[in-house]
Amino acid sequence: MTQTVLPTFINLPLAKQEKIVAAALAEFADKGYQQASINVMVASSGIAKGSMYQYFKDKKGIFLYIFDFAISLVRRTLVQVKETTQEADFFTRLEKSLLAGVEFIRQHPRIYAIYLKILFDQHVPQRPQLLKAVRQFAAEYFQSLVRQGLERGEIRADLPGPVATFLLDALFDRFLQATCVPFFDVTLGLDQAPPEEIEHRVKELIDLLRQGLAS
Amino acid sequence: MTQTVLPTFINLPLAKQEKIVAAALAEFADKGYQQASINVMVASSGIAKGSMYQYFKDKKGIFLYIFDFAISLVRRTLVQVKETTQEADFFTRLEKSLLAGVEFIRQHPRIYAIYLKILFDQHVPQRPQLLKAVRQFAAEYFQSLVRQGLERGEIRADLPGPVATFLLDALFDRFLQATCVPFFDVTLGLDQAPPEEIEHRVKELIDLLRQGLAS
DNA sequence: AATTGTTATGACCAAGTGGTCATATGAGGT
DNA sequence: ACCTCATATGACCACTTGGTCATAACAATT
Repeated sequence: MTQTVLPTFINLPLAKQEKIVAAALAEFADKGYQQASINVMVASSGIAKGSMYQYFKDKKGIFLYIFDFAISLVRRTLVQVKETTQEADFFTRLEKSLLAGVEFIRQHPRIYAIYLKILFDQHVPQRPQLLKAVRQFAAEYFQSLVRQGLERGEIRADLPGPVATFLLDALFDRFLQATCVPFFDVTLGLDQAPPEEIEHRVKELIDLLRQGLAS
Repeated sequence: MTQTVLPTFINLPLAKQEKIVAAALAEFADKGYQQASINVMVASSGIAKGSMYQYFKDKKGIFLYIFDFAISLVRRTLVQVKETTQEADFFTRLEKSLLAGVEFIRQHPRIYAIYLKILFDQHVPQRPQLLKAVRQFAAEYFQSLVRQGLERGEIRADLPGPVATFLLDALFDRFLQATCVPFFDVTLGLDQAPPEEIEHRVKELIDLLRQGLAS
């Protein structure tokens, strides 16, 4: 990813860096790229507007830095989940992965909010690359799960791999959206559902995937 | 839905109405609510800015009118699909419904684009109501399909209804997004896929739903 | 032709935008 | 104490925004 942070920012005391990152993250998460206001960012991080432009080349530079920050956090988390569930069977891995996703969003709601804002906004800078980076990462994760599931004979051998990956990706993403976007899910009411209900729904969903719909 | 169209607009010759609606639809679809520019709308529909405010109370009024226009079109289409597939079996109905969705978006891409923009933008006026209107409508559609499938014994009797509905809703919505949002789907490459490939993928997906993943 | 009521118009407004720049501040080295 | 150089600052710029309003154009009725 093209870096547009200036060295001045890197030389800043860490506490100040964090304050600025937090302010920018919150603003982008709330408003999306175009609508996010640099005035708001500088006000809420307590620095002068001019200073912001000593740290970053322009608005795009701030955004890309925040995105890098966010995606590296996602990557680390996902790698960790993958490792700690290595030995479990396919469907247990799915379950644990989904719950880990729910937990990640609970801890970093603004990062997920930024992702959701990028999804359908054509005017985000470098959107194709950013989107591809995220989507590809998720797709590869599911691909590797499916591959292992096939090798171990835990899922049907005649399964069309890409379609299965697509299904998992779709379902997981939607489930996560449902847990954190109000008014989005009218069927299960997952937003504001207590953790034990979410766990129960996860189990039901995975079970449905396992067995299929047919009688 | 609260109407904020002024009578002046209704009295306009139909051709002029359509021109204005088309311009507003295009602008909202491209930019979303906040970022959409009334200046652009009036320029591309060839009327004076002041005139726009003789037709609608304010920006919110324009948007809600466009939304009403859009959702009534969706409703009519969905009702029609439901009726024409009434006699088919559950999985055929799913297949036909999904393909109808793909076709609708092909014919009305801007309407779907507006829906996608509303999804994750907290600052759209009356978002809760608008979102609920759409989501509820979709959920009821799938609920009725599932109910009929159960009655006819085409799907497992022990199926947890809400979860099945959720799964269908998730999968269909994501499939539609994948067909029309570039860079979104890296697994199947559904954007720009020829119709026959899309049909094939639809069949595969429905099959997967039917049989499940387990070996 | 005169009058009345409705519609069309675009210059104008305050507010907010991303971005700039001359100047002020401060720390380190001599 | 003095100089140097990286950093901090906020007034300022051009531009766009949603929205207004006095005026003009027009249509219908008298």
